[in-house]
Amino acid sequence: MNTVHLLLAVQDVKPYSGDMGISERKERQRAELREQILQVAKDMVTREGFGALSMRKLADAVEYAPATLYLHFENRDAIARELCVRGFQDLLAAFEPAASVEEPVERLFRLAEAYVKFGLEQPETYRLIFMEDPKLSTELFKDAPEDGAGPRSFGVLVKVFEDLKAAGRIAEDAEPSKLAEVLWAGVHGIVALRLTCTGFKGSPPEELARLLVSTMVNGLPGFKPGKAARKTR
Amino acid sequence: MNTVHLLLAVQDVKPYSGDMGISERKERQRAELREQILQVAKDMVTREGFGALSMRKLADAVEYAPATLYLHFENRDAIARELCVRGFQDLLAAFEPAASVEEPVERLFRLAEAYVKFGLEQPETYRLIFMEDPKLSTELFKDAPEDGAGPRSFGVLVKVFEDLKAAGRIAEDAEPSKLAEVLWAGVHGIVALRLTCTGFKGSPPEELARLLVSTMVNGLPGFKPGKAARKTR
DNA sequence: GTTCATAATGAACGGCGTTCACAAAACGCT
DNA sequence: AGCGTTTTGTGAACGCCGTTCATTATGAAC
Repeated sequence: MNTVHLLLAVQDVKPYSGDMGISERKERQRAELREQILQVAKDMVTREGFGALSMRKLADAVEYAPATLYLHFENRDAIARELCVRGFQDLLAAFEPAASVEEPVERLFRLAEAYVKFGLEQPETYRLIFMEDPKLSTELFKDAPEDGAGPRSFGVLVKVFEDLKAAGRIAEDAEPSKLAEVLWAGVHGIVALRLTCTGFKGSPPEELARLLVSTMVNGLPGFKPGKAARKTR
Repeated sequence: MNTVHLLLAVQDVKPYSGDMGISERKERQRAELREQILQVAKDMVTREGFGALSMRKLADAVEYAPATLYLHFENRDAIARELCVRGFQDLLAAFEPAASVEEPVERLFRLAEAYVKFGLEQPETYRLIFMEDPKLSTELFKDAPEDGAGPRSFGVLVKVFEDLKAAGRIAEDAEPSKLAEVLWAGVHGIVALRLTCTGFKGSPPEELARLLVSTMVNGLPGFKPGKAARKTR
């Protein structure tokens, strides 16, 4: 009975053991082509931007007919989504080393610096992830409980403020996740404005990132509240 | 002699005074059509986003042939640029009232609130201005000395910090324009992330805007510098 | 009524994403 | 070795798109 089960199970996949290697090879070749398509696509995006990525040019570059691409991806957006995920992993990779810095405030400076640096060095990748169609980035965050790249990188920021709180260095009622959101918005804004408003000649983004962190941590330099000052939050 | 001058001036435009009204009418009609095109285009962008704005659909909506649009605009980008300028004026209009608030810190809160509110209420307009092709927004800032909508609205932010400085409420060596840049980046980041990363469920943007301003002004709530604290620069 | 500039257009070009019927190749099996 | 089936690949088409240009209508000027 056990053997019968086994036999059936094997037949479900492949009848004879000797043929196992061949289907593995096909699967591997399939994966390799898929990989090649993605790499060429990534190159195109990096070089000319997402808007210049066309299925026809992409097919041409990998030397297949356009229709063949649809055997590996549902449509252009599916390719874009995959590039989005990988781009985000790159960002995370550039970002996370700074997460190991002990001192929380210093860590903040390093994280902000790394983030901005990535955005400026990989502008088209950054645009793809954060400035194109919302549909492309949704799966970075959606329904990903904890292991998704999105929540994970956000968690790095949150942890900074949690550490500060645990060390009793910020108020008990401070909300780490909200502070992290604000910081993220800040660095994103620095990068995004630089990438889009090229006409506006502002200060170097790295400098702005430092100023962002230092003001967020210490407040305006030498600030004295006036008489009619609003409550601090 | 005065009469001769006048006569020549009139001849420069049209030979006889009776014909004056007709060329004026033609010019007016031309301007009206141009205006109609822009308004329909703005509607389309507001409703379906810039990506859904096509010359053919636009021509259809104004009941002209597509080619006719090119008698009034160089190309699609020219229309987009004009919409960009007008969108920015709308932003400025929603933004500037808060500029008249006396107390600088309160003014900051109001400005940030108005900015974020505009971005959320006019998402497609905001995207067009700040999140599409850089080419569309360049002329908002480029070579505009002082009167351009871009520099003017930025100036509103700068003035807040200048006022604080003039009142002796922030350090002498504080740099208003850089602080303004950081604040702008912050509010832009809040709006932009909300518009793009729809998958990420964050806190209400208005709340983030308040938190951004309050941390930038007062620093982290209850912050105590550690032993290895970085210079405040 | 003829002349002439201007306004408007239809048709075309090249490019795009995507689909689908069909061909070619690879493979499983006897 | 050869047959049937499944996988892999493709050419051609559809319906969009922005843009151009030769051609036609319009209507003022004389």
